[in-house]
Amino acid sequence: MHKNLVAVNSSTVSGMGRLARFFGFSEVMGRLYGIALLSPEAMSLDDLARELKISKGSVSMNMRALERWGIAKEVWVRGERKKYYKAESDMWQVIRNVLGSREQREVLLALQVLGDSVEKLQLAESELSAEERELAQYYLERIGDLQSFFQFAQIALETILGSDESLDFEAITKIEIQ
Amino acid sequence: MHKNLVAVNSSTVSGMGRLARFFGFSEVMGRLYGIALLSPEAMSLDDLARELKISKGSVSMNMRALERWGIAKEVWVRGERKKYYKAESDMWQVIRNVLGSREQREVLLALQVLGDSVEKLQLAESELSAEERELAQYYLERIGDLQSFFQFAQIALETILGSDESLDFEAITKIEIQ
DNA sequence: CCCTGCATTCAAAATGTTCTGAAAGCAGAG
DNA sequence: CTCTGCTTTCAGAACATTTTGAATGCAGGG
Repeated sequence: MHKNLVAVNSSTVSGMGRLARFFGFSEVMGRLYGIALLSPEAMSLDDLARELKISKGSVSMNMRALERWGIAKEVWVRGERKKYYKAESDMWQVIRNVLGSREQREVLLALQVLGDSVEKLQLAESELSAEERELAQYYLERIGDLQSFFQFAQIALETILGSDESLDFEAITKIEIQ
Repeated sequence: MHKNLVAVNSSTVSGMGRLARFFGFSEVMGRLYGIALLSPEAMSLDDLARELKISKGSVSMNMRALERWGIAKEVWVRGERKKYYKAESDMWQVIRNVLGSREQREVLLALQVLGDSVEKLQLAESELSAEERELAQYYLERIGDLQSFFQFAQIALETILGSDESLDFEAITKIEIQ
């Protein structure tokens, strides 16, 4: 194959590996996604293992993970017993899947914990010494800042996830914070 | 100290550890930040090591990392030879430091690499067989999607980082994508 | 119902990361 | 200049994660 095609393929696969790490997935997951993304045909586990030169066991586990995240999909090829996968090529869908199920849970949990902390501090107030009361006040201020931040994150996530249409990335020119 | 104060402190410190992991830092960095954040007084390396029950060597390295990221600051205490640190408590500043120096670099690099790929594919076009040309076309479509996504990320980062005033998280109620 | 060819699992090995503590470095006081 | 008390460094230990490949599971064809 032409060297430029090979070069582009390889740098895209590395790039997807990097992106995966960045989002807290394993590098292999990203590379598998990259391989599948650049393949017009669905790929079998053996194909993927051969391309990346890793064991089939690893491919199996990682592709199932990608499938659970909605980042790759199984494809039935008639007359074949092998499993075939293709990459979800709609980036918007991928982002939605990741942000929606993981990041949002994380943010909501944080808000929950912070709320509990505020409550604990308020409940305790009457039982505190003067010195402790001052510290509690300090805690409340710091925690208030954290709450504001997570609330902002929550609004940002809702904005992105809430637009139930597939966002047309190409058309976006401006984001306004109000 | 009152058990609720202790509980709140401990869950905040854990939470900061979790948040740090989430952003790709080490858990210890996050916990150190948490400890410092909840301390009205600046803390020495020994104080921090004692609180977290980790070695002073580790505290030293991690605090320096936090300092490089602008997430903790050294404080000079007159008449003391020890180093004292306080947490940067302005969340907005912390976010800016992290997003601005790391994430933005990452996004710009990705856009650069993708641009190079497009160029390589275009340059090669005349040398390709019919079959290769079809594949190159496929690559261009996939890469175009990736470019749109990273451009969106770039705009989002610019929006957040561009507002050179300290964003007032509490006042934010709405984000618009246009 | 068995056989075949695949996918899946998982224990052990390989690899990568983080932590520790002893040694070295360094700055200020005297 | 030296002594002191702190910080920093870094090699090795401890720990965590990832990968492999052999064993097992499973489904569909015959």
